Amino acid sequence: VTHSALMAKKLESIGVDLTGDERAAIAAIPCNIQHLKANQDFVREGDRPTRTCMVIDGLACRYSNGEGGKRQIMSFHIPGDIPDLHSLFIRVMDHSLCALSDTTIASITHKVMLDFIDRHPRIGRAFWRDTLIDAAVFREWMVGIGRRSAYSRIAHLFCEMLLRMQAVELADGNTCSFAASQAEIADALGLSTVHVNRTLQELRGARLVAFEGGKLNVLDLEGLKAAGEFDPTYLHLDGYSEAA
Amino acid sequence: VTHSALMAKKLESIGVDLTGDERAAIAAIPCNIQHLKANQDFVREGDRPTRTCMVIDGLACRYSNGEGGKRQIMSFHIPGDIPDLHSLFIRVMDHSLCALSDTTIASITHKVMLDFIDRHPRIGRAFWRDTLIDAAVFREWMVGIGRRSAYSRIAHLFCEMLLRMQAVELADGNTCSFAASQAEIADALGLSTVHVNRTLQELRGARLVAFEGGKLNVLDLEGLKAAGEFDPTYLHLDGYSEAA
DNA sequence: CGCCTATTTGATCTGATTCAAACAATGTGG
DNA sequence: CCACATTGTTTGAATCAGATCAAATAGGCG
Repeated sequence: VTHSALMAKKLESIGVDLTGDERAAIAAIPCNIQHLKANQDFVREGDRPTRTCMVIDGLACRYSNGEGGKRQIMSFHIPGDIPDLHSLFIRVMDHSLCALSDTTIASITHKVMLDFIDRHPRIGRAFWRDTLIDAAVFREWMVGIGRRSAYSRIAHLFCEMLLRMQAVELADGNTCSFAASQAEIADALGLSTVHVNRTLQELRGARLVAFEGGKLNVLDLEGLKAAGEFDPTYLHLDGYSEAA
Repeated sequence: VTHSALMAKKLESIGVDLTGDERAAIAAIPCNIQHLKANQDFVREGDRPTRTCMVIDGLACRYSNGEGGKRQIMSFHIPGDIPDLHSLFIRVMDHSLCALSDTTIASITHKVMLDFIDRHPRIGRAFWRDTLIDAAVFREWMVGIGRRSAYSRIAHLFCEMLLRMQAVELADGNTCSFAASQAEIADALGLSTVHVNRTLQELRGARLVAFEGGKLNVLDLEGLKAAGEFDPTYLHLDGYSEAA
């Protein structure tokens, strides 16, 4: 998959359909490809990026370091995601971005992006929509961390990752790649590694998921959704037509 | 304060400076004023709003109801905030908005907003920036709920509310209105009412804040910031100039 | 006054953390 | 091809921050 086909697929996955012209315009965006090793930061808290990145392959995360060595992962990013799109209008990064496995990213200069948005306002709005969906995901994670049990939180995360991977056609049925370690899941859900481990065993015991070797295999999606109180509305994967 | 002056002030508070023309254009936006009683929802989960609202006076919040009667408040909204700006591009609300005290809001139709954004792309970008800052606040709350102690979380929230109120010139020194009950603070921070009450007593005991009768009075801002591990960067209140 | 809502206190319980150590898997250099 | 370092997973035991349950107190207001 080329980076432009991926971007088109991503935009379609959030309900934007593109004209042939728009597709061609996306294909013409100049970008740099970069290969990252696992655990490599590609944007750091405090940076003032001049480029914006799309994940092409692999898995990335957004995190911030609280005092006392406590890391909070705020989102996972799969191919098609543009995790620092916001840097177009928020100059200073208030968090870092890191590759969790070996990952490929494509970066586009802000100047190119801003020009592109000016010339293609419909796609500009789609990008805006994309950042708004990111925000919806943050809110959902807040609810999870604030109000759900560990069991529920992990189930919810697995549902989210599977659905997002399916939306960009990177899942194979109910199986998809999810190369996060238990420690990383713990950092994402506000739990300790030990507790994630034990809770994962419960989920396995309940025959809801298999999660091993960076592969997520959802054995019982309905059961997992129920366990995670998962309602996919917040992902806003369905189409939208602009208000008249 | 008129609604248009408030919107201008809000945009300036996030580092956008407006030309006279832009100011006039804002003043010409037609809107409806609505008075809400305490505890009145003005947008509900599942709605597909055709208008977007700005808080003029009072205090509102964004919340969602988890299973088992657990409410999670995801943000508080003070005058100048436009809590459902995202509904322009995300049709279905995945949460509700509610007035916490008697509150006045101004609403603008989506059509008017979209036309306005088309005609004033610079302000359109400022609105985009505003939604991005909201997202930054969600992320910060995630860190708080996931990784900080109750003591820290409450201190952090108080710092945030004071700084935001100061930014729109609604604070009187280190004192401002914050008409949330202890139960509402609990719902916002993922704590129980009982624990918020006890922790509040600790903060009082440490002579950091007085919080009573809907008034927040920060006695020792530096101490409170330290207690809350508060770094205001995420509010992005400083100016930004567009990338070249 | 009597009603309703918010705050406060006390006592008990528990989900999750922490500390510590074993175990498994993978990779690296000699 | 093995010794060993490294990173991730698993188990056990002790502890704690914060939840829960229950009830008292304090305001505000029609």
